[in-house]
Order: sequence, then structure tokens, then C-alpha cells
Amino acid sequence: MSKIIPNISVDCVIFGFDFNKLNVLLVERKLEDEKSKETLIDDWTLIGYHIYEEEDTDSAAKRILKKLTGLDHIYLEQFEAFGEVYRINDPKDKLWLKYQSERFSERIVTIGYFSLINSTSVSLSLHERNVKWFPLNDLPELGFDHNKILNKGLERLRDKMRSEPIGFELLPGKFTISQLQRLYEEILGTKFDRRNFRKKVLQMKYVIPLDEKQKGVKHKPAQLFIFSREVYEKTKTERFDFSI
Amino acid sequence: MSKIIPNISVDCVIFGFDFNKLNVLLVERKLEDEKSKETLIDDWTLIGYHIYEEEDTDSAAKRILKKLTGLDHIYLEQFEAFGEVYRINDPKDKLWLKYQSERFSERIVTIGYFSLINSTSVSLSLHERNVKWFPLNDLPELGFDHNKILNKGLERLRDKMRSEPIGFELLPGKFTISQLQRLYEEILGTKFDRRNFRKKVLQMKYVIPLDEKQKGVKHKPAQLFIFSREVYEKTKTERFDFSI
DNA sequence: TTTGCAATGTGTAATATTTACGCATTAAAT
DNA sequence: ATTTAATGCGTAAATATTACACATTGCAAA
Repeated sequence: MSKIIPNISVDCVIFGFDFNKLNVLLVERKLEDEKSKETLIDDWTLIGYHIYEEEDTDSAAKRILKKLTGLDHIYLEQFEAFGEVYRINDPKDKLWLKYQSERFSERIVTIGYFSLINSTSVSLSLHERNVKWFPLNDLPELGFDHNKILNKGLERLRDKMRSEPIGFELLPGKFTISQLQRLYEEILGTKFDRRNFRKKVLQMKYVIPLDEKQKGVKHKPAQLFIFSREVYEKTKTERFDFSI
Repeated sequence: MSKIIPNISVDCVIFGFDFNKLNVLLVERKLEDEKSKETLIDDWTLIGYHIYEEEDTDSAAKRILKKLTGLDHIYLEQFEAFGEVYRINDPKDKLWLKYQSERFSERIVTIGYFSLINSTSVSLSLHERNVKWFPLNDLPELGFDHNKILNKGLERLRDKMRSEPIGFELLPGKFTISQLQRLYEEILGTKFDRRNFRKKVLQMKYVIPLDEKQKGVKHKPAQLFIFSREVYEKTKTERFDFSI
């Protein structure tokens, strides 16, 4: 692969949904002094990396996701570039970058991507580093300006959820209407009336009912549905709107 | 000022409204062979520039606007980073960059900003270069990937117009409801019923009627209004929506 | 095997919002 | 004085949203 560009990186806000909470995937950032064994850094960050000279920024984000999940076709969208001069200012952050490479002591503009993955069906690995899902309301201390990046990504996810059917990306292929409702309630921070929500979803021709029911639940099993992007693209004119 | 970063730039899609059409501001790109006087390049581009090492990307965009208009507080918003490896590929574009500086032969990631200005009250100048307003439906040939950038900027303007009251930035401080309507119709590409549009606008507490009427028109002069961002921020909860 | 539990699944009336549309008013130009 | 080309106002019809109650299903516990 070609050379790394030292002052441009991408960072991914990877969202997952466990049928209850919206989670973000973070990677542990640990550094200890080689002699004294003193812990110099111990916190978490978004998953990101510098881009290569012969690599689109989109491709860099895809590369990171692929390395992490082994999967190729993950929902990915750029949401904002972070270009403040002093976005990396904390000595910890500078130390970490220096430890990675002397070349990273320059100024870095990073491009934020958010990604939606169906966390129930994915196994994760990132070399020797520890990656973990964190619910949004219980985040650890984050390095760099990743709190800001994460929140901007979340904001964009919320906005986009209201106008396009991207929520399905967070669910398995087959899902129930209640699962979809919980997802929307969790992300948008609202409550919907169960019956009205169902009515709305049933109107969407691209949410297709299956002749199949939920299994292994201890109550009346719900009908399963699939989302069809193909049908959605054909019937796009209907304004999609999950707002209150 | 500090050194230029050769592989990061900003480009501004500057919109203006002349009470009839939505226009974009472009700068002429002309280059002729010094000996033969042959025209090597003659087209137009968005207004952009590389960023400096000690400059936020936002500040770089502001710097460009200031140089162009002399004004400080212009509506400005980042909309997308363009990070394809081969976004600059045309020999003309490479020639132009080389002519600007040998250092610009590297790969460049550019960050797109869109800006809204009240074109009726601004005088423009950009050193020795020719700048001009073009209506969106009659654009000249654009250099680089600026057609793509322009269209993405426009898309973002449209999206944002539907959810936030940014259209006012394109009008003079005092405006009539019909002017506002024409603006929205032009940008969103829709027609609104005059009476219903008026009703909707009058509900917005942040569109404040003045005891003042239009002058110099050859029909019944309309009442003038001002937009108050302050009132808007206070009453934000009401969902703003100009959709059909 | 019966009963309780915890969900799913359906319908309808009340309310709010959006759309469609008609006519009087005003200032300038003829 | 009359015409012109807009502004300004109100109301009815259509549509969309919200609120709400009860029957159904499959499993688990009694």
C-alpha cells in the first residue's frame, strides 16, 4: 500500500442496536511507560486511522470497518470534517500520536463517518486492541475530541432517521414492528403509540410482511418483516417521516 | 501568516438571490501561454483556497468570504468533504494548480462550505480576478469537480431550508412575504398557495411585521417584515417546516 | 389441563393540520 | 375616474394525526 498522508484521517462513529439500547463501538487506548510501567494513557477512542495517498477517504473508512468486522457492505456515511487547529491539544493525545509515529505530530484534519451495523450478528476484532460496545448514556472517558465527533455523528443519525429509512440497517434482516419501534424510540428519544406506529409502518410498501413468526419468545410471537431498499427506491415519492 | 497545507483546501458555494433566481458566485479561471498567447484554460470555478497551518478550516472559508465581500458575519456552513483520490484528474486542473504553486501537485482533499449572502447589498472583488453571479440553470463550464461540489451544496441548502429558517439570510433585512415565497419556491422548486404561505409565515413569531411598507412599486405596496434569530432561538420547539 | 401472563393485533372517533379557493383593498399609471 | 397588478383576509373541505379499548395468541406456572 502507498504512503500515509500525515494530516488527514477518518474517524468512524459505529452504531449498533441490541434491541434495547443504542451503542457505540470504541477501542481502548492504553499506553504505559516501558521502564516504570506507569500507566500514561488509559481511555477509549472512536475507531479511526490516517488515510493513504492512493485511497479515497470513503475507502479509508470502509477499510477500517472491514478490518474490524470482516464485512464489506456496511452502511456508511460521511457527516462532517473536523478542521480546528487545536482539536488535538491534550498532552495525552499528542503523546499517543507520537507513539504511533513521529510523522503524526503535525496538524490533523479528520473526517467523521457514521456507520450502522447489526450488532447481533457481527463478531469484532481489531488486532491486539480491545474493542467494546458502550451504550450512549454510559460512555467512558474519550480521547481526542471524540466526544464532540460522536455527538455530531449522533445528531446526524437522528436527522437522517427522520427523513430516510436507514434505521433498518441496525436491525437483523427479519425484524418485528415492536423492535423497529423500540429502535426509533431509543434513537429519537420519543415515545410512539404502539397502534399508530404500526399503522404508519404498515403503510410503507417497502416494509414487507413475511409468512413467518418470531420464535422462542414467551408470549404471542410477532410477525416478521423485511425491509426492501429496492421497493423503497421505487416508491420514494412518499415523504418518509417518523416525527411526532 | 503561517505556511500553507498543500493537501487540504476549502471551496465555497456562495448563493445569492436577486428576488427572482438563485445564483451562485463563480470566479473566472484564465490561463494563457506566455509566449504563444494561446488560451490554455478559460472556464469558471467555485471560490476556494488552501488552508494555512494555523487556521481552522472554518476560518479559511471565512477568510475567503471576507476577502471577497469585505463582510465578517456571513452565513456559512460546512456540508461535505471531498476526498476522492482522482477528484483532480483533468490536465487543465493539474496545469492550473502547478501554475499556482509546485507544491499543489499533491493530492488535495477539499472541504465544501455553502454560504448565503444578500446579493443586493454587497459589492464584490477578488484581486485581479473576475467574479460573477450565475443563475443555477445557466452555469458555465466549471473546472475541477466543482459541478459535483456545487450540486451537493445545493442539495444541502435544500435540505436545511426545510428544517431551519436559513432562507432569510438570502434576503435583505426588511422583506415582504411574497419575496420570501418566491425565494422558497425558487430553491425548493415548488409552488405554494399565496394565501396559505402567508398564513404559515404569520404563525412564525420570529417573522416580525414592521409598521412600514414597500416603496416604489407600481401596485399595492406590501408590508415589510424582519426575521429575528433571537426570537427563533427562544421558540424553537415549534417544528419549522416548509414542505408541501 | 387450566389459568395467568405478556406480549401482539385490530378499529374508530376526536382533533389538528393542510389544502383549495373568492373577494375586497390599495397605490400607481393611464 | 378607471384600470392594473399586486396585497390582504377568511372559510369550508379534505387529509393526517392522535387518543384510546378490547380481543388474541403461545408459553409457563399452577
